[in-house]
Amino acid sequence: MAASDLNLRQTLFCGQCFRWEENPDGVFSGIAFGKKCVIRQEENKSLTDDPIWRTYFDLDTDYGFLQKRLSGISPVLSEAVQYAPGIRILRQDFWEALASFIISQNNNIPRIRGIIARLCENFGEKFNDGYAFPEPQKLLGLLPEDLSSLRCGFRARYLLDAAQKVCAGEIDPVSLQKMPLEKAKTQLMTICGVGPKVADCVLLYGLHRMEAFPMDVWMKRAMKTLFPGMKPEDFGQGAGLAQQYIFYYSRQHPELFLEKNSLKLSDSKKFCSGRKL
DNA sequence: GCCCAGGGTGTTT
DNA sequence: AAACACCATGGG
Repeated sequence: MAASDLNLRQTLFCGQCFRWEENPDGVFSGIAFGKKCVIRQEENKSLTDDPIWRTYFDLDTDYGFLQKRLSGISPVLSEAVQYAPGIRILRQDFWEALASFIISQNNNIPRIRGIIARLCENFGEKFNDGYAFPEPQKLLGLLPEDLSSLRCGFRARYLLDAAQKVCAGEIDPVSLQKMPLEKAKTQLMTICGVGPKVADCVLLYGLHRMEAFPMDVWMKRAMKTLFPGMKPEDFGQGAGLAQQYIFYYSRQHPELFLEKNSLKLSDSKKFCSGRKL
């Protein structure tokens, strides 16, 4: 029962992770916690048998209950839930989530995937036909130019600062897990290159803090158009999950925002310099 | 608070 | 061909 509602495509391509692939024959493959997974949607029930994947796909959480509660908040949210009921918030490795979302800033998904792939190929352990995500220790003592092969630009020094703080224990997932959300967020933001948005992503995807609500450009647009006047807190405990349904729904329905996009070119120009929407 | 740069890629005009 | 947009942030 637990795994039957897991949809691999919705879960693995809703923007929360960057290392999974779907082959044309419907086979999903990915690596997490140094282990490779190759699986088809029809076989997803077998994931409950392996503790690693049972945890990774959050199969012990009752999403039906959460969905029901969220759906009661607003008809639009109910529709977003119905659109992708098979989404689950993955329990990813903390460091992988931290590094990945530092890389993700002001960036597009194809390029994020490329940078992370090169990070693993260059610094991760090879096994079978893939590479593990490199431990932060692998980046210790390096200079930004040592990461030039990643072509991650200005994000290189951010990655190095994150690795240094994690290795030094200044950033510790175990203690972050116990802290109140805002305190953990403040703590994460002491890393150079981690602002409010990246911190919320790390809290949600790397520490499974379901209250965290990452606000990226798409979410700002979606909130304005679909939930005028509503704030993240209005979604309650499962705000992060609500965010994921809304994010996925919005990305799959860009036409909902076309009017806004073409409204003012001068406005979208301003986006890259910081403020918009 | 305001404004700009930083890097590269996919997408739109 | 050129401009735009991108799962933001740091620094002046």
